[in-house]
Amino acid sequence: MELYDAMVERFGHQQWWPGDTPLEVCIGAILTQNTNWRNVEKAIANLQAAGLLSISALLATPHEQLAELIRPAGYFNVKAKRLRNLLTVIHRDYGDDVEGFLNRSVSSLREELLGVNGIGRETADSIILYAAHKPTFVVDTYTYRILLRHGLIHGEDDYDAIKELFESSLAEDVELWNDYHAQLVAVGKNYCKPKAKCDGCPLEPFDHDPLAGTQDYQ
DNA sequence: GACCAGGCACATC
DNA sequence: GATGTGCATGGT
Repeated sequence: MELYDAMVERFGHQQWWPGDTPLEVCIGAILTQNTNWRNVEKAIANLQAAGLLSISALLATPHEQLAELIRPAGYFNVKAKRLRNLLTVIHRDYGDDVEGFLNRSVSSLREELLGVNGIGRETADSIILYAAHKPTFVVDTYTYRILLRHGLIHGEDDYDAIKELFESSLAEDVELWNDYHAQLVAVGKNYCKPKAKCDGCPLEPFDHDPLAGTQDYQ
């Protein structure tokens, strides 16, 4: 996949995730579910300003107050619950020590994250790759849409199939996988909208179909 | 005003 | 197992 080289040439190395601490990455991973990152930044800034960027502080905050603070990120009631679900699991065994929670095998961490109500495959993989800095490939709607438009997958390929495609094709390299996903998001944000032409896309057209990718993967 | 944004759980057939 | 729906703000 020389896709990667074309993307790096266009966008430069991305240096993801845009979050200062592992806890912020975990919070951002939940808040950005189906949501523009700009809105997530506002919500995290609210938490920061309220002095709540620690697990025990967040857990001590009533639902209504937490929901109000993260309101800009949308879905604020469900996301307040989802944050609490994750933080409760971490706190139960590790207190405020997020890094302690993250420091284990990918399979163990992924299994526990997926057991949290409100954390699905993309959110779990984002936390593993960008907060724990461990090798797992993150797939999202941009990844799916880009690959579909370029004829590299077909409609029946689901999350795990796409994840496996990358993980089996690339050297196992946390920094590479980190930047690769970030590059795909950059392409998606700038050139791969659901119902728009892809003018200026840095990727070769392959079997380019600008109408593909309007439906989500399963 | 329509469309879109770095998903996920749950109900129903 | 496949499909549909609720959740919600804010930028373009």
